[in-house]
Amino acid sequence: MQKVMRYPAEETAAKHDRIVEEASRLFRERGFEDVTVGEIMKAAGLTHGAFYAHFDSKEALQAAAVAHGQGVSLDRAKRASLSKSGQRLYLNRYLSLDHRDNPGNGCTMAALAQDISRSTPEVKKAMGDGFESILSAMSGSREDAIFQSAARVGAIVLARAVQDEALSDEILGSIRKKLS
Amino acid sequence: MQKVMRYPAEETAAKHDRIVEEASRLFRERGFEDVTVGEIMKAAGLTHGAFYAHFDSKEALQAAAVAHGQGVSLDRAKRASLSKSGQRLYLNRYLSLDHRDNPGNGCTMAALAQDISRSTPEVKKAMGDGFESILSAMSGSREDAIFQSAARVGAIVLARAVQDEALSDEILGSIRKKLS
DNA sequence: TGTACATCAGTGAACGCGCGTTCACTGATGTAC
DNA sequence: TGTACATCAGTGAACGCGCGTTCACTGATGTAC
Repeated sequence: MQKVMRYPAEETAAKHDRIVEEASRLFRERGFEDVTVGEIMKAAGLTHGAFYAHFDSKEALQAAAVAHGQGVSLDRAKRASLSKSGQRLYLNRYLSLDHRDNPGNGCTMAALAQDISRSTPEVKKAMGDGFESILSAMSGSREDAIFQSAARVGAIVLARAVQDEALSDEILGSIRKKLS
Repeated sequence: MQKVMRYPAEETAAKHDRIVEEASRLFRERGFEDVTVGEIMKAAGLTHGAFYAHFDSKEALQAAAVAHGQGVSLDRAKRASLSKSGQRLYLNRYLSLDHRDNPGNGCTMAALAQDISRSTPEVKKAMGDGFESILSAMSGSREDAIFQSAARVGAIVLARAVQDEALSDEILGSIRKKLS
């Protein structure tokens, strides 16, 4: 049942990737529900009708977008784990105002964990598998890695949810100090 | 401009409270977007049309629901802070499977922080004000209280978002151990 | 090599549905005199 | 005290809109022979 590619296979694959990348970014910025299929396709340079040539449903795209986002995070975690200074830099970036204010380019777990927990088993699996890989890439004991992750994610999640900017900054600063 | 209450004031206030309580519970269970105004009113024993005699909009209810949820959390935090054993019990309850599996009766921040961060300034203010009160009620330094909060919230958020139950349990166990 | 046909990503109009919100109406209660 | 009127929480039908998804069609490409 080899699928015949009338359009060049590499271009189709590139479009597929672009859809996933744009979806991943937009979902992280505004959540699964506030981003429409049409908006994602437009960002990928296509019309909304073509979406279903690439994915079965919006939920299937959520799973692919989460897997992609976790892959990006894994790459960053791997690079960070190479040296002590890398770890320090990674932590400071994670807990930075820039990360807080730009979820579209940031950690998928910190941006979408609650959306994911209300989504399909497939989406939660993509999240969990990604988290497992990230834990493996982190230095120190597994328990330490889990604790570090929870504290970091919690910090960004809380810092983004409060209205008062001074409090938001204080949250990030406190966790930075405690985890350093 | 005294508002004349044709219906007994206490009953109207009681209905208002019931709407807020049901909204708070349903929102925590399934998020702001997946819960409808009609569903909330039905849970409160009314029809959906009457909603606008109580609130200007669904967003206004979100703010009231978050404020209510944070109030409940504050009461719990206050009671917990009275003794060392109270603190231990509170922490174990917070990081329990029961809390993970029943967000409707649990921490508003752990259930809705990401929804809140995408909502109106009023909703984020209700969240931030509640968090400030909770921090004041917690024992130890403010920095410690913030760190504890972030680690706890992050733990529940991650534990709810992964598909694998063993991993989910492990997350809760690790944070419990580290924070004890 | 040339020609008829098959395939399928992509287009854009349309469908169906559910939601937040509005609105005409009801009926219980309070006010005016 | 009695009666006409005003108020407003509540009801349930309806509105308007946006969304995910479907579908007939297009046109570029590959296949058969």
